[in-house]
Amino acid sequence: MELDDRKRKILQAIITNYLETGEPVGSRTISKYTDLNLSSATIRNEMADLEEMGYIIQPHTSAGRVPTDAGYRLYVDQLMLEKDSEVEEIKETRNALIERVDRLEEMLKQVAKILASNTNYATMVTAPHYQNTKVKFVQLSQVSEEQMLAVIVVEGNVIKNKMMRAEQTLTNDEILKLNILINTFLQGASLADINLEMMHTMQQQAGKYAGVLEGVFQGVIEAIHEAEELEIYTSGTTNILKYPELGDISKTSELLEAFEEKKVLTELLDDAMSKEDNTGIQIYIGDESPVKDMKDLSVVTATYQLQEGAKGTIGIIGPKRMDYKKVVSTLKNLTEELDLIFSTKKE
Amino acid sequence: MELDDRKRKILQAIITNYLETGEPVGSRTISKYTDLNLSSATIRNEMADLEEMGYIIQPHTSAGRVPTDAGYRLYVDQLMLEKDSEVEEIKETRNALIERVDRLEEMLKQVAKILASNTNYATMVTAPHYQNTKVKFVQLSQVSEEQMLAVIVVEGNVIKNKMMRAEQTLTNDEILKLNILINTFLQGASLADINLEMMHTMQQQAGKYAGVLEGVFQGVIEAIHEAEELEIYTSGTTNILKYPELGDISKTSELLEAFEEKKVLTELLDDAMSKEDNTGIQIYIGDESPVKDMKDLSVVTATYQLQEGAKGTIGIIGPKRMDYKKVVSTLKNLTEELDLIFSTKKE
DNA sequence: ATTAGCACTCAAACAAAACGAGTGCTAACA
DNA sequence: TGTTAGCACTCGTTTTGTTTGAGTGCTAAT
Repeated sequence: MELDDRKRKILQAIITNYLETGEPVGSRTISKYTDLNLSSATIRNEMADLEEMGYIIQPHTSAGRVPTDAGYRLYVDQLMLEKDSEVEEIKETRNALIERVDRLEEMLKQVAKILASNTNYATMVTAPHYQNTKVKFVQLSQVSEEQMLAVIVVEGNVIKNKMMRAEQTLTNDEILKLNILINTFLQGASLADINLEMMHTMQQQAGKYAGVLEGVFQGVIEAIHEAEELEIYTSGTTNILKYPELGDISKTSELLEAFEEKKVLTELLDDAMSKEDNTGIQIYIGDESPVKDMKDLSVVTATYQLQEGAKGTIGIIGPKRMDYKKVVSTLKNLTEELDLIFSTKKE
Repeated sequence: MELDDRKRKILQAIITNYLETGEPVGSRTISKYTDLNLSSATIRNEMADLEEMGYIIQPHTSAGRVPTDAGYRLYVDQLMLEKDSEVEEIKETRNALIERVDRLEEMLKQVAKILASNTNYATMVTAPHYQNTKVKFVQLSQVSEEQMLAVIVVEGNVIKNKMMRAEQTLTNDEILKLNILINTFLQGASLADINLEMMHTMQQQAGKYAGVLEGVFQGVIEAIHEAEELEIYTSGTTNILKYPELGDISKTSELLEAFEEKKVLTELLDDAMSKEDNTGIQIYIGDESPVKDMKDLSVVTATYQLQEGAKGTIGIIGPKRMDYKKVVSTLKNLTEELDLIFSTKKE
């Protein structure tokens, strides 16, 4: 059976209406709602076809129709046309953002929060993360008689502080020498470079201060891991409770726990990053999501760029019946803003 | 009317039973449950008295009795005797903890999480925070040609990294001198000490490198603020959903939002810190809590000590019908453990 | 002072009935 | 041949009524 233009229009009308009301939509509604001027009976025939084709379904015999996952998919792929309004709202967002940018972390938390309160969905944002991170700089210093501090800076300006118990007090001169030694070897090194051999060589050259290096190595490795780790900030998670179509609370609360845990989100975002297409927008409808707990939800993700090629992701999680148009355009605008902020604000 | 011994016993029986079952408890149950050997009729009379005194209440005419806030209060103050069992469980916790201690922050998150999964209530933990924090150590260094890094360590080993754009490249010697200057002035300084005068004096002495100091000052102030800020970690917040007695979801979800926001929690914990008694345990039942959204919940908080006199708080939030005995003893044990860990592990 | 007994209350559980939105199908129509 | 009016039918939802039973307060007997 062919999906002709009329069927398309009807399907679109059904989905649009359902997105608004959340109620199954009947033939009579469509008959009046659209400008097709068709009677409800005709619509009914078409609806029967659409159901056969798998785009809509009846929750029970005498109810209206509701879109299936396939229906939503067709909608977001073909039927939904972009909505470029509401740019003002985003402008505001931008200002709110720029004001508070002091640390990347704080800023991303803000992004998640603002987005959540704007859309009324749950949101998540990841910090941009790198691969094969290299050490930029290491600084060892004596804080007090018993304490030494190693500061490690890696690509992406992730900074790791490693506080160590000092076994002996070093003179400034000795520290200087150690610092030179450390930086000679470690600058530009990635995790793969820091092997046992390198460590041995360095410890030999350090002589009686070899002990201090232990802590440094440990710190460097931790720093790299931290930089490569996918840190996720969430907000508005409780918005999920607002969609009663998700049925029983127990499932929803499981989902909330998953959010708190954040591990499953990593999975989802990794997937999104890998599948990324030209627009940077990814939509998961129901079962399409790699996270099985989300089979009754939809997820929309967008990728933003940090200057050095590092990428981060923003995601919105809501009911399948979400305002895809708005969400997509909001995300597009937001990622553009972020790209802009990051490219100008080279720190 | 007097609260004689028999009434006490009956009240205790009612509350104990209610804590277990969550159902209103009737006279017949008590008649069999206790070893008082009284008929249900007698119990009924006593219950009528207890109701008049305000310790219990009937949800509706033909139902059993349920404790009021006053009833719970009497229970936790007088009727409940400590339960010193289940120490093994906590021992485990301690081991799990010690293994993972690498950063204070991580550790406290762990504490919150473990506590939540042990008790099935929502938990919160604050990092110990200081007042009048002093600068311990500042280290300025050149990361690359365009970037300088100021590392600021303040009391409590809170470390702040301030990355700055470098306007000119400095020699090692110049940096050394600047570091000496900075530390001469700033070491041991608290927020109050760092005034315009001090800043001017320092900038004069720094000569053409005065610009660099701007960033340092800023970093120092941020570091102190960060150290004094009350950071709160929560876990198991979704456990709140498991207690249907809280009635409608809308209220519960408001509460969850409050948790996400964390501001209200600050209020609560501040209150707990100020009211603290000799045991360090505080119990808020329903309306006693300063947070109005929590009127259907109880909160138990405990204070722990960090070596230098800095204090942090652990809190458990659950339904009024919570296992107070277990919660209190768990918290006591846990704070003792923490005190221990912190006092031995002087870093 | 305690208890047995009894009439009474009321939420909860269950059952039956009424409702109504929406369907599929058929037959008539343009 | 596509469209539409009409109608019988389905089935979830809502309403209304009925039963049940846990629990009470009161009274009178012990």
